[in-house]
Amino acid sequence: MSKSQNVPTMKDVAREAGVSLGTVSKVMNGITVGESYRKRVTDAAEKLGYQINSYARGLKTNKTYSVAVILPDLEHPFFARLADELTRALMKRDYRTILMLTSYDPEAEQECITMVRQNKADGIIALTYNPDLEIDPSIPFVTIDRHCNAEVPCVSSDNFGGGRMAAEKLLSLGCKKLLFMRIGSSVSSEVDKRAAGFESICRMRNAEFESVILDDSETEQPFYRFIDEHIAQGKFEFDGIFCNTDKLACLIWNKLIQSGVRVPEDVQIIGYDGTLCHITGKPLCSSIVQPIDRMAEAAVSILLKNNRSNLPVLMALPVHYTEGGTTKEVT
Amino acid sequence: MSKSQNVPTMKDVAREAGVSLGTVSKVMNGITVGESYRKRVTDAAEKLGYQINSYARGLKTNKTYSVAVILPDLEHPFFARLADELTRALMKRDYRTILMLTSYDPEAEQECITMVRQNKADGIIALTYNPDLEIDPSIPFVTIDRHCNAEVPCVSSDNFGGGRMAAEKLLSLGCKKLLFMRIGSSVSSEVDKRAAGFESICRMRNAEFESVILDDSETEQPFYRFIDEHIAQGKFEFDGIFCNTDKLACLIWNKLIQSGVRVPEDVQIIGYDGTLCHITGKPLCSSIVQPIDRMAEAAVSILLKNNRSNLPVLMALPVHYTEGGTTKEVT
DNA sequence: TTGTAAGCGTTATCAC
DNA sequence: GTGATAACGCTTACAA
Repeated sequence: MSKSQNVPTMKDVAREAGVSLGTVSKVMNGITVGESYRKRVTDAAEKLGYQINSYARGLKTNKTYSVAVILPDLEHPFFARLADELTRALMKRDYRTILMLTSYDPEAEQECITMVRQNKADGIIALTYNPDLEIDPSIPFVTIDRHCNAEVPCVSSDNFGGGRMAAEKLLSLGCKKLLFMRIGSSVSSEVDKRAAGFESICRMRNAEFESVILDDSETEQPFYRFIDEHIAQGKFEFDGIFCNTDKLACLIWNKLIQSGVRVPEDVQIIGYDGTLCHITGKPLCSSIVQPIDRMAEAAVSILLKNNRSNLPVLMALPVHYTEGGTTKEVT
Repeated sequence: MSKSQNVPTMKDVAREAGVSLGTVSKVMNGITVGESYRKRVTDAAEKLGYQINSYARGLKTNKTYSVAVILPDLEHPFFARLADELTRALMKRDYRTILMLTSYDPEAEQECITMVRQNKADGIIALTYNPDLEIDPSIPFVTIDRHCNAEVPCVSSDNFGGGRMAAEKLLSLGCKKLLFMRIGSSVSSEVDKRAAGFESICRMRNAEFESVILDDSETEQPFYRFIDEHIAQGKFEFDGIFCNTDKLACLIWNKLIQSGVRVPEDVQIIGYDGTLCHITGKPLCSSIVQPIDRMAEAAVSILLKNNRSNLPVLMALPVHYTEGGTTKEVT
C-alpha cells in the first residue's frame, strides 16, 4: 500500500498495470494508446477501484466541471423547479451543481459570488435581487430574470410577450375593463416587462385598463383594500385581471369569491408562471406558463459555450397560455 | 504578472508582502504569526484580491468542505424543503452543497455515489430507493428515511410516533372506525413505521380499523375504488382516516367530498408531512408535521461529526400535529 | 507510441 | 517565529 488511506491514485494504477503514470493519464482521458496498454490500464483501474481525483485534475487544468447555482430559496415552486431543471441540464453534460441559497439577502448574494471564486467553479447561474452586484468578469455568468449589464447574458421567459398574451386572451374572452396587479420586489428586472406588454396591448386595442403596482409589500392587504374599494353592489369594477404571479392571482381569486364576485363568470383572472398544484398536478389558475425546462437548458448552454464572445444580452423564451379555472373556457 | 491569467496565488501575495510562501499560508489559516507580518500579508492579499484556491487546498488536506446531497427531485415539496434546509445547515458550517437528482432511478442513485468518489466530497446525505445501494465505507454517509444497514445512520421523523399520534388524535376526536391508507414505493423504509404506529394504538385501544396498502401504484384509482365500495347510502363505512402522505390525504378528501361525504363532519382525515399551501402558507390538510429543519440539522451534524465511531443507527425526530380543515377543531 | 519530469496552488515538515 | 522545500494527484510538453 503506497498510502495510509486505501484510496488508489494513478500511481497505484500505473504500478499495478506495469506502465508509466503518463500512460494511465492518457487512458483516463481517452487519448490514443496501444490497445494492449489500454487494456492493462483499464483492468488495473477496475481491480483497484480507481476513481480519478477531480480536484487534482482541476488544479492542473483549471476546469472543475462544476457550476454554482445561486437562488433565494427552494420554497417558492418556481425556484424549486428552476433548481431541478438546472441541475438536470448540468448533470446531462457531466457538470455538477453547487447550490447556494441567499434568502433574498443582497449581502448573501454578493458573498456567494465571492465564495465561488475560491471554489473555482466553471460558471455561475444566478437569480438575484442585489442591484449592484459585483461580478467577476473572469468567470462565466448567466442571470435568470435579472438583467445586470451588457456583459452578462440574461435568460428569462418572454415577459413582454406573456403580458401581451394575457391582455389579448382576456380581451378575446370578452373582458371590457382590464386590471393589472403586481406584487414583488422593487428591484427592476425583466419581470417588469409583463406589465409593459400587457399595457401595450390595452393601448393598441383601446381597451380601458388600470395598473395597481405595490412594491416590496410583505402583505396582500393593499390589494384587498383596492378590491374592496372597487366593489359596488357585489359587482367588481373590472372584468379581467392579469396578475404578475400565480400566487397573487390565487389570492385575488379567493378575495373576490369571498366578496361574492363570481370567477370566471363575472371576473376572469390570468396569472403568470404556470404553477402546478402538487396534489392534482393541474394548474392552480389560468396562467401564462414559463418554459422553465427550456430556460434552464438555455442558461446552461449559454454558460458553457466555448466561444464566449458575442453572447446574447437577453434570451427570452416563448411562453404559452393554460386554462386553469379562472377564465371562461373557449368551446 | 506571474501568470497569464490574472488570478493571484499565494506566491503573488508572498512577493507583494515581501514574506515567504509559508508565512502567507499561516496567515490564511489563522496560525500565529508576528503582528507586523500578519498585517503585511492581509494588506497584500486585499490589494491583489487574493482568494484561496480550495481545490489546491483540498488536494493537500483531503478536505473539500463540500457535501453531496442526493434526492429524487425537487418537485415534491418535501424534497424541495429538505434540500433547502440541508443547504442552509451546510452553509452555516461553511460547507457547500453538491446537489444530485436521481428521478427515483436506482441506477442513477448508484451512479451519483460513484461520482461523489471522484469529486472527493467530505460526505453524502441521501434519500434513495435502491435497496442494494453499495456505499463506500470510507466516506461519511447519512440517509434520510431509508435505513440501509447498521453502519449508516438514518435520520427521519418519528414515523412510529407520528402514526400513533394520528390514531390517538382521531380517536380523541370521536372516531369509531379507523382506516389507514398508504401510497408509495414498495421499498421498505422508515416510512413503513407510520402504519405500525397507527395500528399499535388501534389495537391498544381496541379500536376497529382496517389498512389499505397499495404499493407502487402510479394512480389513485385503487383507492377511489375502495372508497366507492365502502360507501352505502351516502355514508362512508369509516369515520377516521390516516393517510401516509398529505398528498394522498388531499386526494381522498376530494374524492369523499365528490361522493357527498362531509369532511370533517362525517369523516376526519389526517395526512403526514405537514405540507404548506404555497399560496396561503397554511397546511393543506390536518397532518402530522415532519420537523424538516431539525432533520436537516441533525443529518448535517451527524455527518460532520469528528468522532465517527459510535454513531446512532437511527435518529427519529419528534413530529407534531397540525389542524388543517380535515379534522374537527377542539374547542 | 510510451516514459519522464516539471508544475498547478496549497500545506506541512523541517532547519534556521 | 519565519523561510525553504517536499509532497498532494494530476496533466502535459518533451525526450526516448
